[in-house]
Amino acid sequence: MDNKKDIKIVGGYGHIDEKIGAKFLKPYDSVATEDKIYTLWEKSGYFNPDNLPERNKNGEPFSIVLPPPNVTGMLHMGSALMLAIEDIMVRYARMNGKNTLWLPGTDHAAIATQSVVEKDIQKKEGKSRHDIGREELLLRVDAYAKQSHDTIVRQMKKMGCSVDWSREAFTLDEKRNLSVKTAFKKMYDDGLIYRGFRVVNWDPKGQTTISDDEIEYETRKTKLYTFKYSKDIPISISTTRPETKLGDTGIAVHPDDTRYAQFIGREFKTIFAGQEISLKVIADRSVEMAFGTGALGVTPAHSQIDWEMAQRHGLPTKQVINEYAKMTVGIEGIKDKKVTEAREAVVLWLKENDLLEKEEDIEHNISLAQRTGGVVEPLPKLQWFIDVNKKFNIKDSGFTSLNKQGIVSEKEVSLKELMKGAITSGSIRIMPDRFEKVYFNWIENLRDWCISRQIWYGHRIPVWYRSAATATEIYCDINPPKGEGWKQDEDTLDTWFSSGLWTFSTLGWPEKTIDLKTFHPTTILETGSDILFFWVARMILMSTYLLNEVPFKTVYLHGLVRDAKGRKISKSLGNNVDPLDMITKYGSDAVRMSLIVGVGPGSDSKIGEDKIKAYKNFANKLWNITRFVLSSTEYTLANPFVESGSYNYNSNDNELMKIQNAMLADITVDMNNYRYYLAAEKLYHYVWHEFADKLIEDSKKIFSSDKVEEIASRKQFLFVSMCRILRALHPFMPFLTEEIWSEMPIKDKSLLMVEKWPG
RNA sequence: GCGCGGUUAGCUCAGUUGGUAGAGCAUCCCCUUGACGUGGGGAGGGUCACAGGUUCGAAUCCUGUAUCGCGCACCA
Repeated sequence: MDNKKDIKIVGGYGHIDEKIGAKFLKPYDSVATEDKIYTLWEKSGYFNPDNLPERNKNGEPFSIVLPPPNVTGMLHMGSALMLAIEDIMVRYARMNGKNTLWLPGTDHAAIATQSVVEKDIQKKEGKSRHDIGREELLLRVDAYAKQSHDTIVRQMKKMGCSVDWSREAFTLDEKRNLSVKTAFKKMYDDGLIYRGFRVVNWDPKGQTTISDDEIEYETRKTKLYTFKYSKDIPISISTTRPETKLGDTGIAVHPDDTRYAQFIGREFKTIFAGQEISLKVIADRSVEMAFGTGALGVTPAHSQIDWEMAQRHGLPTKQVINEYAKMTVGIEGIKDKKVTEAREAVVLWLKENDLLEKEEDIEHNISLAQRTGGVVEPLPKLQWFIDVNKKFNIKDSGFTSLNKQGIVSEKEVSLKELMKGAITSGSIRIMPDRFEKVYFNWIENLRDWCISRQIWYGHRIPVWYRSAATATEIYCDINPPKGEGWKQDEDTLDTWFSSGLWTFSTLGWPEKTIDLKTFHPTTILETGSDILFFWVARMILMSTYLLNEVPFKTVYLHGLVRDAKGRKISKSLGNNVDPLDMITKYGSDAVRMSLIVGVGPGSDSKIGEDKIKAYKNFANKLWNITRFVLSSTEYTLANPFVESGSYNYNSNDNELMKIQNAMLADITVDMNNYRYYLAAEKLYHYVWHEFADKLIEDSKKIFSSDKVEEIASRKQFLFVSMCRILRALHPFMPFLTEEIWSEMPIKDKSLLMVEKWPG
């Protein structure tokens, strides 16, 4: 179809195809190029620091762990952004001669993965997990995880990720299981992990407990009911959940509230909606006098705060709701009904008995389980916790990162203090720094971390029980206890427990490996700002506690990738863009550039096809620039160019080289300060609007003149510039630049990925 | 309630230590130029959310307001 174009070129440059290869006669073909180049990289072995050139091996270590994608499916544009940023960091470090490791892996994502598989089985076979049993379910989940894993790996290769596949890890593989058990045992022995009976967040849909951080809040309109328990009880209370009142064991008022002072200490008995209740009036400072009637019904079994209040005042606990969010007591119409139904039934009962005094509309936050969307039901349960406030002796703390916090050997600290100190001491820098405040705020409000889950997919808790005549024996260790009658805890660990160990479990801990010594603390952690608490904070906790050193020196947080209209990517909106489709259509380099340019750390971004298309055009532009440069200079594969020689530019070209040097110095500063969004934009601008539009256009005039020296100077200039542009663009557009580099007639060149950065 | 962030050209956003406002896309006009029409040249378009203040000078620093978004807490 493009006959005319070909004839024109061949007419003007009969020598072009023999000189620079026929492929430059056609537009850049990303599909034909990218897989070929990735294979070339893999074969080179350079992804693995052990195989890097000497200059790297002797260089300063640079390490990043990949935030392990969940094996629940496939990557989306957000993951693509993460991969693009990290690959830029890693390639830049490698080109700067660092001993560079980017360690990949995947996350078993316990609840998320199991619930996907469970749903599938329910849909296709109509069976629950209990119908098929623990062993069979785990086999099914493993098969699913394996398949997801392969998809993820394929996608990462398409993105051009220069990760060391030989070190790939999985949060649930055998090595990581040993790390998990080792960590658990140490914390158990130090008394930081304990088993406790208390109100926890129960997800009736997922049939498991979840941590405070796994709750999402949704504001909904609801009714606030004000009523009396009975005609004989003189205090009215307000609640949004009348059904829980069947489990009340107290009425709390503020100690300074004169309205109720006379009742403090008294006990009332009545039958409430069929349930006998006994209410002791207590005075507690956590009660707000101004809210409602200033008195509240205390439900120790079904409210976190009430539980704590009950502890303070010795009130008994009475559970009236079960694991399926159904009532276990009450009159007909309440007992065995779901809480929502029971609520209406209780209100009806109140009306019938003329006890309801007021009904008002209020806005109210309801708690939803992040993974399943189930309404969280606080329930009293025996669970495992990590104590974040308990002081313990930190041993063997020879590390400067902890010393800087003023934490030294044999000093008493709590996990909270360790987490806080890692930042306040400057041992870890969070970017953008406004997230430091968010982090501190989270620590301030942090409660003990519930780590046991009633699901099957995950690390089994390394604790065994044996019932003896008088009491139950408990045994915690890496390996099961010897002897008869021991039974392992049925529960598994919160997935974030194993993720928290990621920076060092991947490097071989608890073994003292060379990798661990070389690459830990890791240089930088790059991840989404949405998992600052889940993951970043937990890694800091685990690393400072178990290794006495920070897990990383810098945290770089990226924001959310939204669609072209600025909406969140969600299944229900159907606005998910598959990075693979975009890569097929526009090329991996174009996708990477479009995700990077203009997106600073921590800020959300929008991605639309137009933007990706613009960078596909840029890729093609560079392709054609190459054609012009190669066909206009005399360098050939038979007569290669020595890039590093010194040249005699004329004064004009010398001036241009100075401008180029300034540009490169400028973006080098940007790169060193993680301003990839600026560096990429500046390079784009220089290549297109300076190098192509001005310098190449200008060259045409020079080449058609008879000024021999000027022509020679400009040819050198163009060629040297071309090489430097490829080097500088490589971290951003690795496939295209590597492909062009392979055609450059340069003496003694390596793969571009291990060439020097031009700054 | 506490805290954080955004508000700059029609759209998406830059603007790193305060010095007469920038880019890409879109719009309009011109151009078959020795690589590229996935191209080239040019033009229009902004009282930098608003109100004060500091300063010789503020998009940039300070105070307040509005508005959108986010986090945390409350959630009887």
